Amino acid sequence: EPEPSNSADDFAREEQSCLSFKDEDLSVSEHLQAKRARVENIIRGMAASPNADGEAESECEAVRCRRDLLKENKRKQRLPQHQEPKTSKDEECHKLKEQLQSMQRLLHQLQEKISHVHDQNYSESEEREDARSELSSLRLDGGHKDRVKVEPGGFGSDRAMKNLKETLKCELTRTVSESVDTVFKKLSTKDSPSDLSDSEENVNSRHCFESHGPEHQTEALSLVVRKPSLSQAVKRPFPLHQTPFQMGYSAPLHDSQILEHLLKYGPHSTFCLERSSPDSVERPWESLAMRSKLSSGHLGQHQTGLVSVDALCLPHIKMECGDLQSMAERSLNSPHIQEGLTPNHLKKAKLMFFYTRYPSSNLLKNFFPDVKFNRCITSQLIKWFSNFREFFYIQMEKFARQAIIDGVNDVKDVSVTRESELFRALNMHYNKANDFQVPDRFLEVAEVTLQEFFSAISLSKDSDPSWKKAIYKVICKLDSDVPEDFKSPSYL
DNA sequence: TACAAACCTG
DNA sequence: CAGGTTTGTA
Repeated sequence: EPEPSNSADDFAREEQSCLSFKDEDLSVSEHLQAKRARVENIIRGMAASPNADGEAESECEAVRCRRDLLKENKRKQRLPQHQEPKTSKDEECHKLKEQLQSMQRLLHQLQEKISHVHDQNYSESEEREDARSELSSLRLDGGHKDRVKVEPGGFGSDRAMKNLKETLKCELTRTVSESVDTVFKKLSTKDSPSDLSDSEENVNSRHCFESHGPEHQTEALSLVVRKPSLSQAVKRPFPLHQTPFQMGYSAPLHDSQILEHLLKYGPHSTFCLERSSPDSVERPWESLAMRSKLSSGHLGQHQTGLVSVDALCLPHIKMECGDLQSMAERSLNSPHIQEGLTPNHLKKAKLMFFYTRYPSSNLLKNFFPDVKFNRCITSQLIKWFSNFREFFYIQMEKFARQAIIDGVNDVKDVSVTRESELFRALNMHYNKANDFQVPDRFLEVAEVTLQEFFSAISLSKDSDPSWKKAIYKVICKLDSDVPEDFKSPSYL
C-alpha cells in the first residue's frame, strides 16, 4: 500500500479514520455475536447433551470466528469507506446496546439453568485451578450423583456445590464484563483519535455509553516520573486532544509503560511485567496485550503496525495506545476487568482476611471477578495474604508473650474482645478506616491463636525452630466462608 | 529439584 | 508491602 506523506494525504487519512467508525462498530457487533454464540452454545449444551463439553466447543468456535474475522477485516481494511451520515452513530450505539441486553438475557437464562441444576443437586466439581476448567468439568447427568466429592469435614458436597456455584457465577460475571468491556474499549478508542478534537462522533458515543461521573485524580503522580517530557504529560493532566506519545514519543518505551501504570494504579503500586505464559492460550488477551505494548512505542505515525492485531477482534489492544484520559477514567471509574491490582483491591483483600487466612487461589479468583488473573497477579494476591498472616502471627506472639510476662497463668484467662489492645492493633492494620464490622468469628479465631501461642510458649515449645508450624496447622482450619457481597466487583 | 510457605529485610 | 532467602515437602 502506498505510504501517504504529504499533508493532503494526511488529511485524507484523518478523514478515513473518522469514517471507519461504522466498520469498527461492525466488528464490535461481530465480537458480541461470537460471545453470544458462545453463551448460547453453553446453554444448548446444558439442555441437549449433558455430557458434551460445550465450553470447549464454543471456545473452538470463537477461535474460528476470530480467524474468519481477521481475514474479513483485512479485506475491509483496504476498501475505501463510504460516506456514513453522522445520524447513524446513534443507531449504532443502540444496536450495540441491544446486543448487550440480549446477551444479558441469555446469561440470565444460563443462570436459571444453573440454579435449576443446583436444585436438582446433580453435579460434580473437580477442584481445578482455573474457573474455566471447572466450568467445563460440569456434568449434568444425575447418574454421577455419588461422585460428588466428600471432604473429611462431613459437609463436603455442600462445599463442592458452593464452590461450583461460585465458579459459575464468576464465569458469568466475567463474560458479561468482558463483553461490556469490549464495547467500552472500542468506543473509547474512537473517543480518542490522536488527531481529532471533540467531534460530534466523540460526543455521541460518550453520551451513549458513558454514565460515569467525571474522572478524579486521587494521588499526585509526578514524584516518580523524572523525564521532562513525561512529567509534563502528567502535570498537565490528560490533555483532551493529545496523547502522551505525541508530546514525547521520543521517550523510551519503558517510560510509557511506567507512566501508563502510574496513571492506572497510582505511584504506590507495583509495576508487574508478565511474560506470556501457557495459560494465555486460554486468555489470548494476555499475550496480545504484551505484544501491543511492545508496539505501542511508535504509534504516533505508523498505525499500520497495529492493524493486524486490532483485526483479531480483541479490541482492547488498541486501547493500549488510546489517550491517557480514557485510560485514567477507566481505571478510576470502570467496574470492568482490571489489568492490575488497585489500592481498593488491597483494601478488599484485607477485609477478606477477617474471614479467610489461607485463601486458595481459586477463592481469590472467585472473589476478584473484575481482575484479569495471570501468574503475576495471583502470586501478588497470595503474597498479600502471606503478609497479612505474618502480621497477624507476629501480633499473636507478641501479645502472648506479654500475657505471660503479665503473669497470666491459665490459658482460659487469655481472651480477645473488641476492647482488647490486640484487637485494636489488628483492626488498625486490616480495617484502618474502621468502616467495616469485623465478624465475631474473627475474634474467636484470634483468641484461639493467641491461646495456642500462649500455651506453646508456656510449655517452652518455642525452643524448637519450627514450633509455630503446629499452630499454623490449627489456625488454617479455622477459615470461614467469605460473604457473597465481597464478590461484587464494585464492592468497595 | 521444584514448589509453596515462612522468614527476613528495607 | 514486596523482594529475596531459607526451609520443608514431595
